[in-house]
Amino acid sequence: MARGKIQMKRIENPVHRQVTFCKRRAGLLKKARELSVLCDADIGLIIFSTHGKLYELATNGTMEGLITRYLESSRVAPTHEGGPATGPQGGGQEAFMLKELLQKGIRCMFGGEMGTMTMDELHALERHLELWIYRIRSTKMEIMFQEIQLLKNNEGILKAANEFLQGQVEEQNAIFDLPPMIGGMPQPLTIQNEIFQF
Amino acid sequence: MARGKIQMKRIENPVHRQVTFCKRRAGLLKKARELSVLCDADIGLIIFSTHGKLYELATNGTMEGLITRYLESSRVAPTHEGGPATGPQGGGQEAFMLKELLQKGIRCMFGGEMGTMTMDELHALERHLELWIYRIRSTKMEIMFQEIQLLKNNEGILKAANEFLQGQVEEQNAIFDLPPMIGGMPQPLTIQNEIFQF
DNA sequence: AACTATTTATAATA
DNA sequence: TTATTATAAATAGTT
Repeated sequence: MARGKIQMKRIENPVHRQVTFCKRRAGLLKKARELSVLCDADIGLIIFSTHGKLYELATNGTMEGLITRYLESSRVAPTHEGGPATGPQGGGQEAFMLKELLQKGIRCMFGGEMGTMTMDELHALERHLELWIYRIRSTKMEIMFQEIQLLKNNEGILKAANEFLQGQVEEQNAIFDLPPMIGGMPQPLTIQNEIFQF
Repeated sequence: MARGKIQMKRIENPVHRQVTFCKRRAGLLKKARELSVLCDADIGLIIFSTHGKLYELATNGTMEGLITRYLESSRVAPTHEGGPATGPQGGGQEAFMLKELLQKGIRCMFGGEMGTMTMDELHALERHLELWIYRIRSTKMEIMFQEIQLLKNNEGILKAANEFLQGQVEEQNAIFDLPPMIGGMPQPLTIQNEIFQF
């Protein structure tokens, strides 16, 4: 911005690029803090340098808190760059677009129709898929919990059945005055406790 | 910056604040895009207005991807505002500091020693606790998976034991020429299948 | 949203 | 990284 304009493209000279990164990063962080203070906004800023080094800023709280809030806000409808989130409304249209996008994606990926998707379409598809992964994790947790409940219930039923049968065997042995059975179980009936309790 | 400086504090006039928010938000997003292009950096920017409206920018990919990368990067050692992440090294010292912090936090929260923690300490503690929650979710998943494996195994053992006992009962009935037992089971031995397969 | 007088940010350089 | 400085950009107040 000074001593001459610069082109809006990657700075090829590594030294220049590093210096510019350092200065503009500082400037960006400052601007973000100012916007937060002046306008009472919550701002999260994550910067990964070319070399993967992380710089971050979270005003009012932590980045993790902001991420949680972000994931809640953008859970329903992914938004475009810099734009306001469209919110929970328009779910029907969103679902329709997603369906179209997925069908096109499948044709593109597995049907040999390479290059038939635009960059925008690919970008949108990527966003949807990543949000899906987030939701899938929550759902997985819920399902695993139900599975555990069911298995525990089954375990109770089997144990009761087992006890009943054991009783029957012993009863018959007693009635017909047979010597008690020993070592006949294929596995011990005492079973390791659960790893944890809910 | 123009027509007079302004104080770096919340703008009280709501109209002025809204206008400034609009202008500076646009400026910040522009600066972020420029830094990304010029210096080949990956940048994520999340802005929540006072009213909770979300504005976002993710260069090179999606916000979700960036969040994942961020959570990976900052998994071990939380960092300070705007600073570079300290990375995986220094785990020992980090753990020691965390232990100190937790003990102080517990005393402060439950020991009646209110006001003995500085803002910085509270902030650091909050960050640690939130990262913990993230890690706990991963660990929970792993534990639930193991629990399910164990329960399935136990189910197999119980079923085998059951089958064996059932065989014994029938065998004895046959030997002593008794009429077959009917309706004696406390529960049916057929059990609902698993909800899902791994 | 558009206009400018100013303040800020920063490119080139050391 | 930091310091300097000429110049480009951003923006506060106003319309």
